Amino acid sequence: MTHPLVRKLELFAPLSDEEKRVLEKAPWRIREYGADEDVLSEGDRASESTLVLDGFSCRYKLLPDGRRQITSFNIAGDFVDLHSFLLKQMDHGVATLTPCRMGALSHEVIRDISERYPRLARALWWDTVVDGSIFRQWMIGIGRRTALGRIAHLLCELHARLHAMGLATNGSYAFPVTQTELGDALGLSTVHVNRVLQELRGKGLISLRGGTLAIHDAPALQEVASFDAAYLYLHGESRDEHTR
Amino acid sequence: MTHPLVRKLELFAPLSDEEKRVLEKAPWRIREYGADEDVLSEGDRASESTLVLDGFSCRYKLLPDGRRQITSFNIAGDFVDLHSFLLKQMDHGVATLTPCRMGALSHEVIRDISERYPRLARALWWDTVVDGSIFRQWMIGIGRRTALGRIAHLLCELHARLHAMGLATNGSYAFPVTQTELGDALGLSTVHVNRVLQELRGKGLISLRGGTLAIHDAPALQEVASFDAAYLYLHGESRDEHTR
DNA sequence: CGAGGTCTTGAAGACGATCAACAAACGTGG
DNA sequence: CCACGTTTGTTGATCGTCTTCAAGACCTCG
Repeated sequence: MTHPLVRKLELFAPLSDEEKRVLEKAPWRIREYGADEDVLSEGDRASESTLVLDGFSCRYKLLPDGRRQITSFNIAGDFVDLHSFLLKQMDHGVATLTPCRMGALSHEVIRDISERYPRLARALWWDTVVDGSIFRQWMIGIGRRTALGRIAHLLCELHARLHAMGLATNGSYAFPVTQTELGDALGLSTVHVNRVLQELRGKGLISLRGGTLAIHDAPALQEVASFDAAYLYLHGESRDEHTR
Repeated sequence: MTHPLVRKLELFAPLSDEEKRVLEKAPWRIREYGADEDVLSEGDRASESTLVLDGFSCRYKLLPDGRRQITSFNIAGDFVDLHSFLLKQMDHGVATLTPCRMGALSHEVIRDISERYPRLARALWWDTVVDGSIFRQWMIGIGRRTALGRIAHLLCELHARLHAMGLATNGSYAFPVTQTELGDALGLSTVHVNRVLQELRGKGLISLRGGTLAIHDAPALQEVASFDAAYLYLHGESRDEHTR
């Protein structure tokens, strides 16, 4: 089975056998976490970057009054803090949503790889800029979209990302996110998330129970979300020859 | 006078004379824009990245119904689309707020520089990840902060960034942003922006007229914003030795 | 089987949106 | 330099989405 990071980075550009080997044979420090554990806290100084191998995790920021904003969900193949390679001090925390297997790679190794393999350096850079694109998309959701559109959009996004990693089948995927967590991600209260989910169910667009989400009417869901996957850069059209 | 990009990147790590020269002598394509002009539109395919040399610009995304979300303000030294080096297709537009002088550098040149000067490659990468950090901070603002805190926070952020580039004196800086634009950046209506600004003025925290913002009580403003500049990575504490 | 977390429902209230109109500022040309 | 038109800022009134508070049902897991 191919390494999640290899699969993820090949969304950007095909890797040579040597480049794949470099990533796979790198000295990953593997660690298992339970559900709802803190992986990294805001203010920590990182000396390695952590990749999700399996499970769901999230980045979050806390307000002084204890309110929380989840800034992203991370799935297999996602680095939770690749930026810590350059920004040592964490500006956000990272927590697991489900039990997770994580792999950590020291910044020394990342630096070494990125100097010896410029294409891998670019692929890693690419990973961080796609992160940024997703942040921009979330901003428009939180800032300008109605609650219904916001939730629908998130469900579309996760489907697209999980599908690209081979983790969704038939418009259905594991979605182990509580309604409170959803609210924290979308800037909504738990109560309101609950009501909007019921609305989506009532319209026959989705069903969600037991941590599994099923999209029943993808076109309609994308319509209420005004979802366009381009910002995820999951496909080759957005690539350029010289980066290969 | 030092090149805005050099000044900006040296916030990350000191550059050698050669590295500075490479940036300064690079084949920038200089172009002047008037106020409220489009620089780049969503969907464009970029073959160069554009840097603000002078003036104010912003990134924005449009919703199908015409509503707009501004995702960042860009000042001298900021690339508006360095990520387009890796993500050819623009996922957002770029527009000027004031007349601007911009410098564009072709992706070929960026690639060449980043392969020949790994430290410059890291500095450019750093620029994009700081971008991401700012996006995360905006998300918590839009998602979880009250309108008052949101506006206050933005004013603090711009002061910190402009100050780092030598563009603020005495807590005062050029702020040529209309209330409509402010609303589009913060996810608020123009009317509400107006009222909150009056509240900030009434409390004696700021004054704003003729496109100039003056912060009268920085500690109090930071208090209502719960502002902590760490996420901007403007100072050396967050650096690591091996990246120098 | 029990306990804690999660989901659901109802009611009341707040923050901010929208609509509408007017005042002030700006800049452009006569 | 003033007149005028357009953009920006200001104010009031009403409305709606979403929040908060509170309580009960459900479910999952030890």
